[in-house]
Amino acid sequence: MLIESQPFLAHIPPGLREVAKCRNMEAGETLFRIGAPVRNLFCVVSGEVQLLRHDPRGTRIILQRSRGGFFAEASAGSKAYHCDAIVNEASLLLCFPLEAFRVALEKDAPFRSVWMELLAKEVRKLRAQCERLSLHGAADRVIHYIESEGTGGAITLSQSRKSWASELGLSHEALYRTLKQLGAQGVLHLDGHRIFLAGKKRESSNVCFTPASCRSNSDV
Amino acid sequence: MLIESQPFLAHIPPGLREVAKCRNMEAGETLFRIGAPVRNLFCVVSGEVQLLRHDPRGTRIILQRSRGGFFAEASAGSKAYHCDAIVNEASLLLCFPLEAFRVALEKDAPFRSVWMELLAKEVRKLRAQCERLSLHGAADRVIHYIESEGTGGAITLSQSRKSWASELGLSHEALYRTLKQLGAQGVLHLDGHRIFLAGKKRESSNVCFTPASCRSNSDV
DNA sequence: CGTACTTTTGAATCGCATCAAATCTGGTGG
DNA sequence: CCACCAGATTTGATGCGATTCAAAAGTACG
Repeated sequence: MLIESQPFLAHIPPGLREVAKCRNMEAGETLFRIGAPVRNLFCVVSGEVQLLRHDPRGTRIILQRSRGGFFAEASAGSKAYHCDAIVNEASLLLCFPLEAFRVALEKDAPFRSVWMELLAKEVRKLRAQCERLSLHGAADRVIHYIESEGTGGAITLSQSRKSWASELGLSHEALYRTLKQLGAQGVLHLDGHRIFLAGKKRESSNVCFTPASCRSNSDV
Repeated sequence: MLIESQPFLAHIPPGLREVAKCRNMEAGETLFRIGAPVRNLFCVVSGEVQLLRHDPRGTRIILQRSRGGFFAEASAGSKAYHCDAIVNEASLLLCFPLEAFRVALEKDAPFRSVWMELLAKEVRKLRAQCERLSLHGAADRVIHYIESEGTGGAITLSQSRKSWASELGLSHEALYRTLKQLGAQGVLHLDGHRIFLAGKKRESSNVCFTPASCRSNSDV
């Protein structure tokens, strides 16, 4: 069950799995605080954890909201945490002792390569999300999302539209209106949780359309 | 000179360094196209490279703008590229043969650990940037930036304000006005490229202020 | 000295957030 | 099975804030 939600967990070697702990936490609980020594790597199985700091006026500066997957991976290299971790809603967490995790990465080459792959994928995904959030139009963000997260111009949403809106950095009202409008314009077709970009059949269809500057550089 | 711009490069083992190639490319040139086999890992030393796809109407979907550092790391795991790479302004690139890079990661433990650290740091940074871009107010983004990228509520900008604005997902006019306003309100102090958040002296000053729920969970 | 770029300020416009409220949905318990 | 509730979905009206267009002043560099 855990493994379904996080395919990566299937690759965790037995030695590490044995020392991993499961923790149920309630909303509002603190996982760690700034300055605390780093002794574990955490993975959110369900629920939400927030990494945050506080600005001078007490406002929360959210560094990361994690709803599934590892968080604060970068802390693995530091002695102490540079932010607080607060459980935002009742959550199930996996805790891996840092040293055991390090050893597993060191000794177990396949595990290591899966981990590096995971990090690299995460980087790719986050970069695309940053570019998307830099777009000012709601429609632009929706189309960007389908193009970058979907396949061949289509996507199946695995979440409610409301939380999709939040991921897009939009109010849910704005998203509903934008989808309706794009549907009416024929730019995209809505079919429940499945969304198609109109006029897009195959991923590679317009590779050849691209402008000039297509010298013999395509492969280096 | 290269190493100054990318401290990571200092850790590249000799064997890999020898097979790395340097490439100067002009604006508009194509580095690779969708579907091309992945044979190199690239690092931008100067200039800008964009990873992009095209939506049905020919609009560019920018997946990543890279101005320094590695890009398309995630492609290292795939056979073929899933996007185009276009040089957006005259750039200097480093090209590492993929196989040699893999071997270096496999054989050279210190190099490997530096590389994983680099990926993890990148993830942290990108997650913070996503949270920042999700904020709707210009002032919120500025403060978030100083809190997350700076140290103890202060930061020294290493770029023009105009490009900072772009990183914040704002028009430069909006940034100028916001800075002026925050300065007038006394929220922050401007001193050339150095910016201070008012009333913030030490990083850890308000760790103890935080609410309840601070049970003995701080360390797990 | 001139050119290119950044910085700065102004004015007008537009899109999205926000507030409000109605409908629809799935799930719970009587 | 139905009443009921929490949450998601949908539509409307309003206001604010950021974008945009425009233009001037400052700055770095050859």
